[in-house]
Amino acid sequence: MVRAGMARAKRRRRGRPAGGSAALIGEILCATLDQLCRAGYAELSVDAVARVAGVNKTTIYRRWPTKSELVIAAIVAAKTRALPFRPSGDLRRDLVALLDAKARRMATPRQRAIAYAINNLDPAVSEALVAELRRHRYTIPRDIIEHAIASGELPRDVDAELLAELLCAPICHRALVMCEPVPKKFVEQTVAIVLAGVRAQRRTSITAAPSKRPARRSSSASFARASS
Amino acid sequence: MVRAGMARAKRRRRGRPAGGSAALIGEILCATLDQLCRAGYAELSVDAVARVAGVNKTTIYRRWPTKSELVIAAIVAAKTRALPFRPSGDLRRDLVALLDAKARRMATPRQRAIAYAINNLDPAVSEALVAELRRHRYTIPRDIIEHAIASGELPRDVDAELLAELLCAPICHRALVMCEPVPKKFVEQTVAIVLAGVRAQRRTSITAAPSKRPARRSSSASFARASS
DNA sequence: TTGTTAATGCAACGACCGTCGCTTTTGTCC
DNA sequence: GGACAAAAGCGACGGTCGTTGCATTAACAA
Repeated sequence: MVRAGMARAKRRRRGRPAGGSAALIGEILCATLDQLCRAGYAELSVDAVARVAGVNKTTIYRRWPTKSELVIAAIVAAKTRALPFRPSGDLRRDLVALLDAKARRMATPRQRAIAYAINNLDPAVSEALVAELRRHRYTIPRDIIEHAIASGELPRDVDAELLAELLCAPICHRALVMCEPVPKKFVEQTVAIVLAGVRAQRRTSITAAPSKRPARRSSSASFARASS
Repeated sequence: MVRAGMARAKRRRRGRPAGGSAALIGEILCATLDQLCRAGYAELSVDAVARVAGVNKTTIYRRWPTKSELVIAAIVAAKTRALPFRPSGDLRRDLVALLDAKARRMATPRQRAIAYAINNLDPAVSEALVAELRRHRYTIPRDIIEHAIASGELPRDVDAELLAELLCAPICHRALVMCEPVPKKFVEQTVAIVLAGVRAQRRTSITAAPSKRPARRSSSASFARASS
């Protein structure tokens, strides 16, 4: 394997480190993410992480007993700080902007490596973390949607969680599962179709799937339209 | 690690196998898929595959030089035979049935292991294969959609590829990325909203994103509806 | 039948991985 | 300042991985 001079090999002095271990931990976790991007989870070796971080591998193994836990710690440390997003109030424009930003971030090698690695972690160890990471995925679009519902731009009986999922799924799917680029036009089309669908769907849902909710007729579109 | 008596250890005679190598190859690839389901790609060991298949590991390494190639061969061998699906002609019912079948198959440990493993294969080796596997994902729903377009049930200017992706993505996303169950109700809601959206979208798209296509007005819905 | 080739099993080897005992250095409490 | 604990580096050991040379058996061709 070609090691392109990435072994910084800044030898550290032996013994307890001056000034605490915080900086050292940071370098280890950073090196872990680096290696994750380069090699993927399967090929990631703790030895290589130690070399890059300029640390003895024993130090790593003492703190994180398994590769899985090390990677989890690195992911948590780099935990996807929320996108700095200020909604403008225009539903469609906000959704497009947010999803486009998500798509561009998901194309980052680091984010992609994180997403792939999650699938390979030891499930028993990572289950809670992974569930939490995933749960936070919909919070921002759901907020936008709920705001639109409150302001009357969307009907009252819209399922915000479902709508957020239908909006995010195509972007995540294209970027993570298909590993293909996500052009802005695709984001715009997705938002357009799904929004149009959720606005029109109540008019047709009566004939399709009997909803558990008492199909409450709201003001804006109370006429029925039988399709097909 | 607990090896629950899965080492069949049916010792094979040394030397060239009687009756050709086909059966032997089949057992190796089958054992590879088994191990992939049990341990995942990262933890899969060729030694274990050899043990389960009752074969010396040298035999495996000679035929597939790397773990990545072995797993690729196993995936290709088990290549997702197409779902036995007979369209009834009813667009919504066909889409729900097809996507529900896909969802149920994706929940299979074997299919899930395959999907996860694909993300970890050596990209240089697997790129072509993966692209091909992915490309076939949309063929069936696209056929259904194009049939509906031809029969007039969907407007002429619907983008079948995009629609197929918007339909499949939420199901794949829920099953593969979120690792959560895909109830039939979710499939029904997805189909209902996306279909309603693609039917209504032309009426709103004029005000939203200037399409490159010369927004051809078809017969069924030529009225415009401005939405906020 | 006999020699050649193909395909396997077997055993051993080097390299790497994760662990452990030990040493060395730093921080802290008295 | 000195004793003690904390935290790191160092080296060695057993286990696994991928590779290689050799023995063994089956298929095939003359």
